[in-house]
Amino acid sequence: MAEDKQAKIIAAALKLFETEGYHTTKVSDIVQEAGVAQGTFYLYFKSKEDLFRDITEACLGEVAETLEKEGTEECGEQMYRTISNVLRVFALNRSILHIIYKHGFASNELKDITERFHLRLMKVVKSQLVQANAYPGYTEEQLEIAAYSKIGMVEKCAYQWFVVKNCGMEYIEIIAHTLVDILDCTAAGRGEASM
Amino acid sequence: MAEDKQAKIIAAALKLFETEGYHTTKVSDIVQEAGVAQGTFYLYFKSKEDLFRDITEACLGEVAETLEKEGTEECGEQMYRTISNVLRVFALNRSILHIIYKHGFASNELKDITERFHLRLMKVVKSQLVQANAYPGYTEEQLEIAAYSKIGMVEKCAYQWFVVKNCGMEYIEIIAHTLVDILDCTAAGRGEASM
Amino acid sequence: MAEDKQAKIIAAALKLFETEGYHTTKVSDIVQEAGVAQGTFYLYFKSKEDLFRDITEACLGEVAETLEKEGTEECGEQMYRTISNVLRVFALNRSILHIIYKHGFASNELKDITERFHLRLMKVVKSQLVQANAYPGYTEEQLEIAAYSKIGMVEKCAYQWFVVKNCGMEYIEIIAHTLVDILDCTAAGRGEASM
Amino acid sequence: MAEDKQAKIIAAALKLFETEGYHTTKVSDIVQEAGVAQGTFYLYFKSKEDLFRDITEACLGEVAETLEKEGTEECGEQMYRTISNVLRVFALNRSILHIIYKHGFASNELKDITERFHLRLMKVVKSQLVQANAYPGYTEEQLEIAAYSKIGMVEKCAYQWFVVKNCGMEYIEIIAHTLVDILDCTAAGRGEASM
DNA sequence: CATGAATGAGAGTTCATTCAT
DNA sequence: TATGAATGAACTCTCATTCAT
Repeated sequence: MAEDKQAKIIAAALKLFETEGYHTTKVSDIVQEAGVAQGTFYLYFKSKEDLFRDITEACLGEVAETLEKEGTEECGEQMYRTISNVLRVFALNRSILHIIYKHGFASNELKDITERFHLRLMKVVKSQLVQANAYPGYTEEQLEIAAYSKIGMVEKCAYQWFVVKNCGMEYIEIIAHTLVDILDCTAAGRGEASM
Repeated sequence: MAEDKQAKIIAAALKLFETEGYHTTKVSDIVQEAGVAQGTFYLYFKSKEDLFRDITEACLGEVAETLEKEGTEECGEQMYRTISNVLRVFALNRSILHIIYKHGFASNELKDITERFHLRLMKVVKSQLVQANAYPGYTEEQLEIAAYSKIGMVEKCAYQWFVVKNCGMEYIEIIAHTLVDILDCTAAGRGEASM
Repeated sequence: MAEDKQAKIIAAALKLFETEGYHTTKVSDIVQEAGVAQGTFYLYFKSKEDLFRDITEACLGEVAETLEKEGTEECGEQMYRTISNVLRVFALNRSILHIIYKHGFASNELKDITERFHLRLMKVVKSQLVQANAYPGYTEEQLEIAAYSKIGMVEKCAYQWFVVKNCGMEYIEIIAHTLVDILDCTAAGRGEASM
Repeated sequence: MAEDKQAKIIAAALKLFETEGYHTTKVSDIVQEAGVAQGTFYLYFKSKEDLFRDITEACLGEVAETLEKEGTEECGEQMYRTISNVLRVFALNRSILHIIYKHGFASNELKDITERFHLRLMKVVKSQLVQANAYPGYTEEQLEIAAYSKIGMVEKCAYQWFVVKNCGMEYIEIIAHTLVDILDCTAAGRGEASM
């Protein structure tokens, strides 16, 4: 019962933050949607901002964890698998993607959380690039650029197709395939370029 | 004199929206920073949101216009020039980049504006890809994916280096160089891949 | 066990009302301090105000009763004994003195209680003055003035030394001695004055 | 006009704090009584507590200042004049006396203010006692006791007659006369007593 | 008797906007 | 055009009290 109400509040908030945005959503809206009393909200959350940060942190943490658990494999294959994995995770967590795009990565409320998330993501991607020896001869900074740019491309596509166009998981394949094709990740292409 | 006050208000708002964010910035803060009276604000702007949208639209319009004016040139070269051009434009307009990252691309206040902006950008990039015949055999949708992913990577890098790390224009070169290297844009690389 | 919980609540409330004040002290603070559940509070007290009034009335009743039991004796001696008795009672009950000074004699919650207490005190003092024939020729009103003023001086001193300065019972002597000296209570002094 | 609204708010608050008490009086009550809008309140006062403290400090400051300005004169006469002066000041400022008795000298909101006030008063009284050489041979502490006890008696009588019984200024004479009579301030009385 | 999760009325405060000067 | 005092709707958060277990 106790857990029940808290879960209801979180579900209601998630829905409203996504459709209406954080600032437009009143605590009274959340509790009404959750079917609990106004005071009940403050039994489980210190403040509206607290709930917002809790939700965001939990969702992003889940996303990051999933991605960190992915094993790194051989080059060409790995790139495709990694990208489609990230796309799938974002497709499944499109709500949080939507919320962040609605509220701002660097918003006063979420700044630190999304910064940590992006750093975590960047490190995962960079270490995969290093392990796969995808870009031999790159400086640390260049590897960081490569990592952030990959995050940027996947994120933007995920947002466009899964949130804006509201497409389903069947789009993962075509997007991942195209991204891999665009990226010069075959031994041939890169080998020649770096020679 | 009249123009003067309006300009002062815009400058003050731009500064505060960037450092404090839209919701945290009060109209009273803006007029104080601008050195005008509270009522003066409403001589030039219908509302706080109106000013915010005006500013955002004007800045993004400038960015888009600059990019649309770029001529499309030969392949390998063109990719580098386009990317560094976009990076330079973002470096020069880091304020609006910051504001949007702070406030959210899909925020209730800016949603339509940023959507139009991204569409405009996407079309420019796509038409460049088509003209350069960079990805022969791609469907319209794949070209869109290619375009959005390039926007995503450049945007994320621009945000990371010019806003978060607050780097100067000297970083344009290294970022553009790395992005070109990552993207499989040489005739050789793509030729083999599409064969 | 039952009595136990009630006593614990009263003790906790007494402590918190004294240190934090009535309005600042929440029912949740009281039950936490007492180590009982929130609901238990309402098994023993109708409301927070009810408890507050109960405590105050009981403490002040005890003080008044003690003073009423004092026998009246011969003049000079009696004055000293009465004053030192009152001082001792206040020193022992400094908590309630503190609470009332913190909350207000005429507060909405205590007004009637303190008024009754002061009336009771005044009557005791007045009757002592009458019995001792301390102020022959005084009208009823003058006797009342004499009584209230004595209450006022003892009360203020008790508050200053026992609550504000937190002095111990050893101060009773010096204060009582000084007060007696100030008051013109010797037969000689008064006799001459009234002649 | 500006001063006007602030004055209206202060007047309304003074009235309501006196009749209803600080905690019972809502900001909405004050602005309604003052005939201004809710927001106007915060144009002039940081918070409800701020207004309360402002009012109290101003009133008590006025009382203290008036008393400090009194010149010290010859013994017997001086005692009567001082006492009747204090009584008159309290009679004229019965509102603040009422408010403090209602809210508590040591309340969280006023503690520091009333403490400063009492200290100021005590010093005035003590220095008068010293100048008049009223109590030769008294230690500093005994002089303090004498001072506080006089404050206590006058204050209590002022409260009883001017606030509780709501008597007029014509009572100053009878009270002052009685208090002087009670206090052993004639050279004769004290001389004999201390011999 | 005892619990503590749930309640909901209500308070103080903020701030975008207006309008008389 | 410019001012800035005045407005009042709206919001978050508190906390005494209740009641099903």
